[in-house]
Amino acid sequence: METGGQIIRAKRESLGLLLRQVASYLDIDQAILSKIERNERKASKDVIIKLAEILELDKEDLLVQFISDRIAYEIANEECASKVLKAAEQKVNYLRSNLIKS
Amino acid sequence: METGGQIIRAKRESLGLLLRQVASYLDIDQAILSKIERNERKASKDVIIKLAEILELDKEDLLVQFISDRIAYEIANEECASKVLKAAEQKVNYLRSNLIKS
DNA sequence: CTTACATTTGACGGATGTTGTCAAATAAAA
DNA sequence: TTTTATTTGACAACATCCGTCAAATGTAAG
Repeated sequence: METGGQIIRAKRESLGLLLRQVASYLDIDQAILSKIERNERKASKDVIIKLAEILELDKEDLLVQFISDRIAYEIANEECASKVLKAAEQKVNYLRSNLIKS
Repeated sequence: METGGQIIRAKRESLGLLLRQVASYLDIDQAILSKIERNERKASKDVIIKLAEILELDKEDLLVQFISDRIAYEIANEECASKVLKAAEQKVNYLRSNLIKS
């Protein structure tokens, strides 16, 4: 089970890119990228998209990785985490069916 | 599809309790409770537990309602919301299986 | 052992968000 | 109208997040 950070670090190293190079492309400080790779900082949506571009990864897959990391971390300590996710899915479907109407 | 706020408002009114009375029991300002009921403010875990007590609701169910509200709202605008929740469930299971070891 | 380079760490100030408190405004009921 | 319940918005205190930077650490080559 890999985190978004682990995925981009592995891919960056396999491409032989330095933190400095990728951070420059993303227009962020290399310290921030270092922390994103080690899950110490959150990556913005823009940064995730650009990361997918430069690292030749699927954008949606990478977004799913980072967002699910965040959610899993938020509720991991809840006894009822599984129930929460099931309820959240129903609510998302409900919200989305209403968005279509508006 | 009801939100946590809608649930507690309906139950409070069916019990004939005033915002002032419930807020006093919760030891919070009635303005805050008013906003919690209309989903304008987040309820802390402590407040949710006490709400379940005074309103005679199941604590875990109410927690699930409020937490899933928050998560659904967070990702409702994401195209990949459903994928995110599935990935999050796998990660939660993984995290919890590791918590047992430690 | 140095030197050079890559990464990590921690501190800092600024922006942003959350919190509780309060009083005025509004709604609702008597 | 008068009273009571609820809602709203402003406010400061407080925490949290962000990017920047320099120093510290790790690492690999000479």
